[in-house]
Amino acid sequence: MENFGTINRDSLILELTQGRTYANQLREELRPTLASCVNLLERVLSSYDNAFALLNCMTLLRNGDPKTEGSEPESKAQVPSRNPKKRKTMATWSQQLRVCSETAFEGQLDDGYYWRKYGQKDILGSKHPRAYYRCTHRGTQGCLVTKQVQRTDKDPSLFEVTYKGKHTCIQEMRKKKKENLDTKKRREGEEASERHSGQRNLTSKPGNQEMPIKDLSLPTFTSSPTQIGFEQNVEDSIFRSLKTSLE
DNA sequence: TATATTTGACCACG
DNA sequence: CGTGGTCAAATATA
Repeated sequence: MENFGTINRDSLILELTQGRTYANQLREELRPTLASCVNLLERVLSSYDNAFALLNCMTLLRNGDPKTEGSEPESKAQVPSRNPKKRKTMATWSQQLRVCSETAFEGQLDDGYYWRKYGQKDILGSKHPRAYYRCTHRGTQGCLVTKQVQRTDKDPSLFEVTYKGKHTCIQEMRKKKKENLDTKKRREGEEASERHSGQRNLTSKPGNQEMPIKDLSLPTFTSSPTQIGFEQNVEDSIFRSLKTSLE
């Protein structure tokens, strides 16, 4: 946390806010004429959104404040009857991450940690399923963090990410896999008809094709190649300093 | 072979 | 009893 103590958070927010505002204005200017620029701007705006989300996350982590908007505080000290490892009083908080609709590469949802998906549920009243992830190092290091990811109803490019607990593990540095655009593009092209674009590892089981579009399944976050370098680097660096400063 | 995801079953809680 | 969260076998991927 000392790392960030040297940074004036308010100034950072101010700069980010300004940048985002300008980008918004520019987008509206360009929208009628230059679609490609708008697309690029969408990415820029995503970066701002994510930066704010990360900042938020950082603050919560530093303060150890499990404040959540909307969801209930986990203060009901209930004793787990079956599994002592869950339902502990764990800090939970959520953040929203925007992913550009057309370029919804999973890299943009990557938060720098290794996650393992262990479930997915359709949620009553929600159009999109909720995906459940736990830290990859649960078994080896006993790291109990989990997170849930769900696509927002109104804005399909917006994901709600809810974290439970804090990482107690040591995560090795992410290595940027160099999955080239061509591979990805090609795969998207092949699967574009049935499945949405931008997902890795959409396994096409033989008996799985039946459902045309139940929903876009959620991204897998586990080792995510970085598609958009300049954006991801920001997130990564923030999270790295986050990690080093918190642990 | 090892590791990750998918998916229906299972279970606790309200 | 319905719903959300987790488990675990089957399956996919590297």
